[in-house]
Amino acid sequence: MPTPARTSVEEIVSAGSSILDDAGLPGLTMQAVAARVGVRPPSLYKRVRDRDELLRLIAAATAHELGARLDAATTAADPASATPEERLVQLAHALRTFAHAWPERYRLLFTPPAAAHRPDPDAQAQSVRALLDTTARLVGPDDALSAARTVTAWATGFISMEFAGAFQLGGDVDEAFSYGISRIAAALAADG
Amino acid sequence: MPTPARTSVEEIVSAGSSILDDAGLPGLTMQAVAARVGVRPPSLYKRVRDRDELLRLIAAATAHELGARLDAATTAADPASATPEERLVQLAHALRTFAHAWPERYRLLFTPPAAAHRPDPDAQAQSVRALLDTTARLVGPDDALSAARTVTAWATGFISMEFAGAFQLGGDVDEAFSYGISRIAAALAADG
DNA sequence: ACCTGAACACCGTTCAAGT
DNA sequence: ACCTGAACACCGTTCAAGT
Repeated sequence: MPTPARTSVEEIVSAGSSILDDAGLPGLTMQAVAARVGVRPPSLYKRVRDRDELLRLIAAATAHELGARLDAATTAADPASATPEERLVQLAHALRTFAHAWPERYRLLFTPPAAAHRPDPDAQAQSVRALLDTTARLVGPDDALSAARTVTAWATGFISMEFAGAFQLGGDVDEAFSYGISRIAAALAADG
Repeated sequence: MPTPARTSVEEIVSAGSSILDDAGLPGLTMQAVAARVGVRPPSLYKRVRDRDELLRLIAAATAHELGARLDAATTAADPASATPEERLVQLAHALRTFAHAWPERYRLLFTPPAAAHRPDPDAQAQSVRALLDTTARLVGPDDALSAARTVTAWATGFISMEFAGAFQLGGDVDEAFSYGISRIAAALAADG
């Protein structure tokens, strides 16, 4: 006689994401997730293989969510008049805004604690599609990938330095970010 | 009647670094460290407050070691004839070489799992002094800090993308790194 | 003064037993 | 079919007792 399901993978991933936001990675325990969805810890193992898979699912969901926000950032407000260079700047700021709003989810996606926590390539690709579209218009299809990689490397490096507290020597961090992305966008545009 | 000390902070940090290299952060347990130095786990707490402090001490030692290597990279091989721009490229490659040789220690230093694991500013500064010297010659003292931050952001972002397996879409990664640092160095030089 | 066994409060995970 | 209590093998950390 089957007992009815009392939770789902979606609910578990959602609960895990919230706990990650609130308590960080050390606070994201299977027991905390189980308590949140109203079930005993062993029951979670009917839906996810282990904690690592849960982290991967949260990272994939984060990639999906971030992709949607980056899409919105490029299509919002006067899409026709924005140059590819302007869009690139908008994307970088949208990425940083996302990182500041959900730092723990962002870190899980861009600096996963171990290789086992990386989401599958499809989910990863979702989050950079808008960026690739923009760099393709800026430098052409052949250099679009390396241009996107340069921008991503700089932006994620900058944000991880922020999170690591590396900017204690002073200076306006917002201004430094705007300065940096403008320089890089201009350098890429000059080449395209 | 005092019993003789059977270990030291230095030995504990050294053992912890080796274990980190071999087994990663999850393998760096107080029990593993205790076994390595030939003592029972509770004895470690006479030398370090807790595991977080041990991580901080390992990060500080890593910063010191990296600083020495970056110094060596700039002073080696024809120091008189190297331009600041060339030195900047050498520094970036030396950083990446270090990261590839000791990925776990590098990650602990540049993408610490939590704020509590960040070493003190003095240790941090040690690792970027050679870079600041070089950017000061390249763009002048006023812009040296923001130039150094731009380079560090790009380089650490690039390397963390490597470690996260973000370069699966193909292309020569070594070439991409060389291309990127050359472009950035040239862009900074054009401004100085 | 340092070291240790024992203990405590946690973890992730498995599994037989319930419904 | 799903859920659960009990259990196991780990953790970090504390502390009283030894020398």
